[in-house]
Amino acid sequence: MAATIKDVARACGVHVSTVSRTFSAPHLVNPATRSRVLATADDLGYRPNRAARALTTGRTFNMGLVVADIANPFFPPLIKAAQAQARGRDYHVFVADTDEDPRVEEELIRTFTKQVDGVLLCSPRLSNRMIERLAEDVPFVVVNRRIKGMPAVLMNVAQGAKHALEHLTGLGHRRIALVSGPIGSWTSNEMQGVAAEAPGLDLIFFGPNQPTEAGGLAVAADVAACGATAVLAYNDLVALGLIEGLSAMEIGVPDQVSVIGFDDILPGRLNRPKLTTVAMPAAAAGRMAVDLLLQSGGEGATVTLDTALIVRESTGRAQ
Amino acid sequence: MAATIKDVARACGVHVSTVSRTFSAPHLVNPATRSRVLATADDLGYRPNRAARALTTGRTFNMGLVVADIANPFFPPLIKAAQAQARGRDYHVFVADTDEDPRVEEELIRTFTKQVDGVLLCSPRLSNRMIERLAEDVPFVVVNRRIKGMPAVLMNVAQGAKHALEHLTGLGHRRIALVSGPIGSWTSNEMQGVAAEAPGLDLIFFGPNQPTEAGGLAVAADVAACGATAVLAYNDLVALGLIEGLSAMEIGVPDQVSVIGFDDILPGRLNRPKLTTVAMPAAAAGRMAVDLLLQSGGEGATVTLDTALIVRESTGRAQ
DNA sequence: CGTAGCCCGGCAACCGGTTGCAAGAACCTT
DNA sequence: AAGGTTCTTGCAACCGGTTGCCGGGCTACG
Repeated sequence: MAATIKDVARACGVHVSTVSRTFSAPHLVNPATRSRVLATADDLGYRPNRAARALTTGRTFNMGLVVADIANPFFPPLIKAAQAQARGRDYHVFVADTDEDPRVEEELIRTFTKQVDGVLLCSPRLSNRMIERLAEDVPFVVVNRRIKGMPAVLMNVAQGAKHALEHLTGLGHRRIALVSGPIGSWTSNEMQGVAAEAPGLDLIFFGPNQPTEAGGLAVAADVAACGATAVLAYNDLVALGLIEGLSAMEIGVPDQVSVIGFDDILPGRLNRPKLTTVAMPAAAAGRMAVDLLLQSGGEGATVTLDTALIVRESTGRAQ
Repeated sequence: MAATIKDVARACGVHVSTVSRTFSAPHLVNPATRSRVLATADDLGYRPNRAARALTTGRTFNMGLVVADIANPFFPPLIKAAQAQARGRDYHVFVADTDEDPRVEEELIRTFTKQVDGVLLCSPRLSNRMIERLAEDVPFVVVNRRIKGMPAVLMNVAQGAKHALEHLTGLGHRRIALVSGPIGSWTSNEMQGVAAEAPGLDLIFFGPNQPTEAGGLAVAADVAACGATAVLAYNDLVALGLIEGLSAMEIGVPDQVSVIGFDDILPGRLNRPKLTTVAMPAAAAGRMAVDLLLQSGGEGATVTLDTALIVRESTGRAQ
C-alpha cells in the first residue's frame, strides 16, 4: 500500500493538517517543521492523492479531451500538444474518441463531468443546443466550432480557403470542385461561405462526404465527370483519396487536375505528388485550448489562429 | 452544482446508504424503493462521483496509457482501440506522451499511480529494473517489451523480420542494410536477433537512429554508400524518410534499392511507391492490453500477436 | 512586568460516496 | 402465540485530504 497523509503525520509526529499544509499552503508552516515533513514524506514515497484532494477543493487537475477520431492524422499533433501543455500545468488529460457519433460524444461528456475541471471539445458533432446544455455542468473550450458565449479556438479556415482559391485562379482555374466533409462541420461551412463569395468562378459542390481517404476515393469519379480542373478538398485525407481515385482513372495530378487539401498532415507531406494544402495550426490550437480552459474557466474568449497555404506539387497551371 | 447522493436521498426521503446501494448493490434494496430512488436520481440528473467512490473502494475505473510519441502514426490506432475497449468496460483513459524521455516517463507513471487501476506502457524507454520497481505501486501491462513476470502484449517482430528477409532473398538480395531504431528498443533487438541467424546474408547494421522520418533521411546517404541492394528499416517512418533521401540522390525505389518498413501506418499506404511493410496489429494490441490489465491485475500473462508481411511496391528484384 | 499581536499547529467538520453492523418489520413455523 | 428467518433500511465509521477556527507560545512594545 502506498503511503497516505496519516502515515507521514505519524512518522513525523505531527498532525495530518500540518502535513497537508506542507504541500498545499507551505507559507502557513514553520520552515523547520516543513523540511522535516518533506523529508519523511520523501522517505515514505508519499504523494498526495489527487482524487481525495479534489473531493474537498473541487479541483481535480484533470481535463477531458474529446475528439471525433484519434486515428485521423489531424488530431494526434493536437492531442500531443494539449497533453504536453496540460502536463506543464500539472494537469492530466483523459482522451476519448467518439467515433464521429454524437450520442457517444454526449455520454462521454456526461461521464467526464464529475472528474474533470473542464473539457476540450474538438470538432464536435453535437448540436449547439446540446453543447450549451452540457456546458452548465462543466466548462468547455471548443476547437473548430463557434458557439455563442463559449470560449473557442478557431482556425482561420476562411482565410485559408480564400488563399487557396486565389492560388487556383492565379493558375488559370475557373471550374473548381468543392468536396466537403460531414454534415454540420463548421469547417465545411466556412469553406462554402468563402467559395460562395468568390466572383467569376464556376463552383461545383460535392457533399456530404466522410472525412477520410475512403470519402475522397468515393467521390473521385463524380469529380472527374464534372469537368472541374481543380478541387478544394475538405481535408488532406479526402484530397489523398481523391488523388488516388483520379490516378486509378489515369487522370494526372497536377497535370490534368489540381488538388488542394486542408490540415497539412504527415501523409500529405510524404505523398507523391506532395500535397498542396492549407496548414492548420493543430499543435498551437491544442496548447491554446488548454490555456483558455485554465484561464477562463468557461468565459467566452475566442482565439483565432492563422492558417497558411503551403504550395507543393499537387497544384499546377490549368490546361 | 451537480446533484450529490445527499440531494437524492433528501428528495426521496431515504438515507444516503439506500441511494448508494441502489447503484452499487441493487439486490440489497427493495425493488419498489429502488425504482423510486432511480426515478428521483434521474430527475435530478444525479450521477455517482467516481472519484469519491474510488476513495473507499480502491477502484478508480481509470487507466493510464503511456506512449513515447502520440504523433508517431503507429500509436493512434493503438490508442483509439485501447480507449474504445476501455470505454466498453466503463473505464476512462489518461493518455500521456513521454517525448521519448525516460525521466518524463517515470514521473508520469508516478503521478498516475494513485488515480488509476493500472497503466498500459507502450514501447517504454525505461530500464527493466525501474519498471519493476514502479510495478510495486501500480499494475502494468507492457506493450512491445518483455519483462519477466509482467503481463505483456508482444507482436511477433521476429516472425515478421524473418518473412521480410525471406521475401528479399527470394528477390535475389544478398547485401542488406539493417536500419535500427533507438537504443534499448525491444523491436530493434528482435530484428537484429533474426538477422544474426540468417544464413548466407551480408548484413550491414546502422544505428541507433531516431524512429522518425528525419532518422531515415539522416542515414540515407550512409545506406546508399554501403552498397546494399535492400533495406530493412526500423519502422515505416524511417523507411519513408529513407526513400525520400534516396530519391533525392536519384536512387530509385524499388528499381535500385528495395525498402521494407515495419508497422503498416497510413502514410506508407498512401506513399508512392506504396510501402512494403510488416504490419503490426496495433489496434488488436491496444484492445488486448486493456483486457489483460483488467483480467490479470498485474499477473504475468503474455500474449503474442502475429504480424504479416504486406508486399506492395517498394520492393523488387535485385539488379 | 503586563498585554497586545503574530505564528504555528492541533482539532474537527466536511467533501461524496461505501459498507459492516444492527434494529425493526414482515413472514413462517410449530 | 411465541420464537426464528429473511428482508430492508438506517446508523456511523471510514476512505485521504482540506480548511476555518481556536488556543498556546513567543516576541515586541509601552
